[in-house]
Amino acid sequence: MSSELPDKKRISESTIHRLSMYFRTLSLLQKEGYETVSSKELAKREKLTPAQVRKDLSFFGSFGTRGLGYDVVELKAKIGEILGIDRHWKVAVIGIGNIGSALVSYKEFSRQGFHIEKLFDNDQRKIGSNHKGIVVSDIKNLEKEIAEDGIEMVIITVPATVAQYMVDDVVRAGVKAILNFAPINLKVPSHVYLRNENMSMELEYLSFAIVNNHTPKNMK
Amino acid sequence: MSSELPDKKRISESTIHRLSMYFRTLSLLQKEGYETVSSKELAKREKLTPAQVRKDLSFFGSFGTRGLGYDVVELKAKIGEILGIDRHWKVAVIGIGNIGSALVSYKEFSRQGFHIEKLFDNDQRKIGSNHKGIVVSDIKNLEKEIAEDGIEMVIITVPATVAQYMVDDVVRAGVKAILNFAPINLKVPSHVYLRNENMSMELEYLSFAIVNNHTPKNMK
DNA sequence: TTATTCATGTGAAATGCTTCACAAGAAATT
DNA sequence: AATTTCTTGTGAAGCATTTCACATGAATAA
Ligand SMILES: NC(=O)c1ccc[n+]([C@@H]2O[C@H](COP(=O)([O-])OP(=O)(O)OC[C@H]3O[C@@H](n4cnc5c(N)ncnc54)[C@H](O)[C@@H]3O)[C@@H](O)[C@H]2O)c1
Ligand SMILES: NC(=O)c1ccc[n+]([C@@H]2O[C@H](COP(=O)([O-])OP(=O)(O)OC[C@H]3O[C@@H](n4cnc5c(N)ncnc54)[C@H](O)[C@@H]3O)[C@@H](O)[C@H]2O)c1
Repeated sequence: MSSELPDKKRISESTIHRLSMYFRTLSLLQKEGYETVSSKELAKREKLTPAQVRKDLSFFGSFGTRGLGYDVVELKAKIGEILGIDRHWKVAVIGIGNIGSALVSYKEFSRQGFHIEKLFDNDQRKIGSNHKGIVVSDIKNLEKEIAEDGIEMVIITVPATVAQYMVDDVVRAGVKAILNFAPINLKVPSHVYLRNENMSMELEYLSFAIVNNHTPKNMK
Repeated sequence: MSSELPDKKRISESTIHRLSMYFRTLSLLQKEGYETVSSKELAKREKLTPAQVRKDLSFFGSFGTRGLGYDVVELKAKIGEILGIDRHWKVAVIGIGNIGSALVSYKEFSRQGFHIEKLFDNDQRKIGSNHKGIVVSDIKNLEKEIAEDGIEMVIITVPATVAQYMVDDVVRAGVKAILNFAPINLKVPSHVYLRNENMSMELEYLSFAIVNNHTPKNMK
């Protein structure tokens, strides 16, 4: 809050992903009883260079102590703040099928601040049913309920053929970010953030690697 | 096969991911009745520059016709060959819980050459049960059955606490690639390829973007 | 107190990736 | 047949990211 991020618009996607990795590893270090950790140790666990770790952090401030390293609890809190996971995010899942219901039952999300509070489907057998304490709403009320509840993030797990309609609806309802599992290129206005989760792509990467004996520098 | 890839070890991860995207879009173009496509049109659909599309393809050969573009069917076949999805991959899923069973019921994978042929779990209620025509095997037989069946890829959907044991087993059994859903840094020998699917990371990216008003060049 | 050790934070260099710009070649047009 | 139009394929330039290398400063030990 107090100290503004320097040039925060230019932070790379890779840096943000690495911050997520540091956060998870810091949680682990905390459990293991470490009080401090060096960029060297953190780098070793992530298979990165110590310079990379320090550079990533340096975009956001100076969090370490020379000669000692970083305070585990403090750095974890700081990264949580940077990532915005020190707050309560209201999330809805649209399409309570195979993947959708798997996500709903995943407890780890709420521990990271992502609280699934609304579920939607168009299947009469699913509407009204209870998943982990949440009753599935009729998709007809999508826009209205999302807006009323102040949902900020939406996870799309409907068939690709209807995904764009869902997006158009939730965008109108004021949603700020969408995580999409349908294998299709969705259109969103520039003020809405969109990420795609594509499992086929990862399998294809592995296939390519095997067939071509691929040995890249960073096999993330 | 005949024409060897030029310096194929140095192809970037991004290029390979984009090849997957081109492949999917070419399938769509084919359905829409297009016979040819230009780098300009392909780029527009992926929100890339035409130069990027041409450069990506140029690493693997010359597939286009000047003044005309690329033959949709031909280019799709060529990319399929490059990615290694023009063949039959034997895949096993380890851990038939929420995510694992969602993956098993996903038909799209087999259309891309990834055939899930073995399922494993340690839960007596699940062992012997039938998922989409496949009977769940006892995890005790993991190494033996993977080796016997010649499974080359494995998807890990067990709790993080036991994921490394599964990896060690399947590595011994000769598996070449692993797609891991457990939120943990797994160790594999250098001849085995590993990719991690991490949904929390994507939600965290969205959280960061909202909180910081992030506007990167490439929001993939 | 002073010396030594350790590890950060950061400009600068090195490396990697994307875009530019244009020659070359194929198709369509006159 | 010649000309125009179109789009590829690719060195080179431009930009972005990673790594190097070291001055700086804190902690620890003597
Ligand atoms: N299952 C997987 O492992 C997997 C993997 C990768 C991608 N995906 C993608 O995720 C999406 C969901 O996959 P799935 O396997 O869970 O499918 P699914 O058919 O099990 O689930 C889809 C759900 O969406 C609901 N739905 C359909 N039309 C709707 C509409 N108009 N409004 C509201 N709800 C509607 C259905 O009732 C169903 O509950 C698909 O786009 C799929 O391609 C799935
Ligand atoms: N469900 C999600 O949406 C989600 C999202 C992201 C990541 N993940 C990760 O995916 C993994 C699976 O998640 P899930 O929600 O499907 O959990 P789950 O508990 O539903 O499934 C885990 C399965 O693994 C089996 N298992 C446990 N120990 C085993 C062993 N030693 N050998 C063989 N099988 C064993 C269990 O019997 C169960 O069927 C976890 O690591 C989780 O963190 C899940």
